[in-house]
Amino acid sequence: MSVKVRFAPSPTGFLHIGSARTALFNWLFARHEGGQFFLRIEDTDKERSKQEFLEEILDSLKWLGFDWDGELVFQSKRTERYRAIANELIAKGLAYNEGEAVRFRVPKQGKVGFEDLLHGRIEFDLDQHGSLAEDLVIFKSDGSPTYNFAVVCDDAEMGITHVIRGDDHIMNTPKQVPLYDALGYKKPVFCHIPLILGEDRSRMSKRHGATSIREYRQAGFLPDAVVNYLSLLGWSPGNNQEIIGREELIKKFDLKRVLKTGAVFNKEKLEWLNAQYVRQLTPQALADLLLPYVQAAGYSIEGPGKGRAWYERLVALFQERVFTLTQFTDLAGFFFDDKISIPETAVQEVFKDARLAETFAKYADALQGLADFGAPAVEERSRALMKELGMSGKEFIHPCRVAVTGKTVSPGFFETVSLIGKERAVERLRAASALLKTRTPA
RNA sequence: GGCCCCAUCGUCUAGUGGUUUAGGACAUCACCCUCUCAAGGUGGAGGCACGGGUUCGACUCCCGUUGGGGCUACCA
Repeated sequence: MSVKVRFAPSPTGFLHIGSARTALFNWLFARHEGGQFFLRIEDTDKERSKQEFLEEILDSLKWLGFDWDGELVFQSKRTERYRAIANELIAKGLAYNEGEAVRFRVPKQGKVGFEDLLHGRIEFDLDQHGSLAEDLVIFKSDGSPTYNFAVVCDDAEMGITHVIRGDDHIMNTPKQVPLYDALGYKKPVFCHIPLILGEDRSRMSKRHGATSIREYRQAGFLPDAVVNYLSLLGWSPGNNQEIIGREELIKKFDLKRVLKTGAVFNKEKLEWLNAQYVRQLTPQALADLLLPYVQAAGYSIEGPGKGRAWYERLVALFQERVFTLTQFTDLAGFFFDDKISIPETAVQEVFKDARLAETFAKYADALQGLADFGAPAVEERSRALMKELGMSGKEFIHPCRVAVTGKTVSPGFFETVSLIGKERAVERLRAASALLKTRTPA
């Protein structure tokens, strides 16, 4: 029998990082086994369920690349079916009405237990556990089914073979097991996976920072990196491999290797992993991914001395310097700007020598005379000038960098000058020269 | 409170009785490279929660303690 699993989100919020990990393990397991991965929308809570959340969740799942099989199953559309099943139970004397609500008779003593794929046998002593020995409400007075009832009906009727869910559901399972038996359903394999934790080791929530997939998407993370990182939370391939692509993940994923301990979410490692994926991209692909961010920042890749080829060269320069997509415009903004302003602190610290005004002017002239403005030509001419002026690389480059970029840090200086272009580089050098002259009257 | 789950460096993890002076990764520190920042290279510091067993031998098996977490709804 082929494997059938499901991911069952409630459209009451954005896709949580922990839910995404649960979805991932279900998806990886299904794909690894050549089985099916279904999506069921648990929207029985009419008050809290929102269409926008549903769309958001589906969007996030698609972005992560978790393709699902078949049609979406909406619990809100199955009320009649749940009602019919409840009536069967009533007819058999296994459930009864209590006002408008329906309760399912549960054993009041003895033990209820189940086999968990990860934890082994988990058993509950009904004498010791009050809430389990109370007849379970399966229909609420408002006419809607309860969570535990709908879940059992659906999992059974959808033919789910493996219920893979967070271990916060462990206490729900003993409520569901008697239902399977009463309904004559075959029980699925249960597998309760550990939760994703915040720094303080409590379940990851808002107060720990960004918790939704959408936030990580907006923050410039790559879906492959997020998937890779999430897969490493509570699972590992067994060797020391950390960078594992999607296909390889499917190939290597083994539910039985999932750990039982909760894992603390570590954003630094996610960032590192994201950087690895950013570097694997071709400059062209990265340039495409970055374009929306460039535009959002109000920059254009068109204009004098710019264009697509220029833009790709620029992107290549930052490919090893950005962790997330959003960092690009922060770091590379000065390449797009027509005018730059030099921070006072940089002026104070780097423009100490009054002779720099002269240096900038000479450098501007030298660059002005260049026909070829490629990085090698710029470097050759620049080094010639340094020699001429008797300046070392450091003495020359640092001040010039500030003059040309307005920053104390940048990619390699000659590449930077080359990409800023002759016109703007010369202009900025002259401006810096003028600024220095007004600052340091001889 | 009751019930349940869990326990290897700060964090993610490898480790399934001897192959371990416990390996890797992120972070951190130092050094190298170097025009800055990254990247890269080299090296360092850092862990089996504790106590009992079992065994010739325990990080690995059992029990207890401690610690952490989860659940205790006519929410999902």
